[in-house]
Amino acid sequence: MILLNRIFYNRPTLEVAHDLLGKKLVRRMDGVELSGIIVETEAYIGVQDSACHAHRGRTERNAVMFGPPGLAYVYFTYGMHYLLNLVTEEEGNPCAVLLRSIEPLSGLEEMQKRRKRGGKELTNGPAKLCQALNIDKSFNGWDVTEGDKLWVENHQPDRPLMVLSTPRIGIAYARKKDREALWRFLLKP
DNA sequence: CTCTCGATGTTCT
DNA sequence: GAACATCGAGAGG
Repeated sequence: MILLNRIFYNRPTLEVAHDLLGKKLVRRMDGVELSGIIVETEAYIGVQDSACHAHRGRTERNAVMFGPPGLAYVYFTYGMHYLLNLVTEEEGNPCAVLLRSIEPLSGLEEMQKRRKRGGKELTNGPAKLCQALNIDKSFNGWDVTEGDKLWVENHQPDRPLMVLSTPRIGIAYARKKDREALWRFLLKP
């Protein structure tokens, strides 16, 4: 098991978003290990990115993005969903990668219990994977380079990794330039 | 399969 | 008071 370290996250956000594809996201809770392969990400790139929460400066909610790379930025939205990001770039530069979809690897039974549905619907969305892996606001600020309850590790790919990029999802509020930027990355099935 | 719409509560104006 | 980095149910094709 090779845990991704802070140096991995302390790089340009587009590189990190791309390189996280195919890596293994692991959530360990008492006795059970839930994991999946990251297959979809989005980059949110600092104060100049009008889609990024840090666009209007530091607030209580987005404070973690201003911290060191390798922290989890978890926030609550639409009154019911948690979304998981990993902070990138040097401390003080508020950037992060949103994890949008994983392909379940282990702990599927436990995931189904939390999700109340299975198959494709298990972890194929940013709020779905948080529900499946039992990730809530208590993980905001969590250091994923320590490898305790939540981390990302290298994984031997079982296929050649083909990466597609598209505009990001759900950011109609952003400026045209940022709306159209190809900052969403997916593994080709 | 696609599209529309309501849920629900925190954050920011 | 409005908006929200979403999801799932329900209607229609």
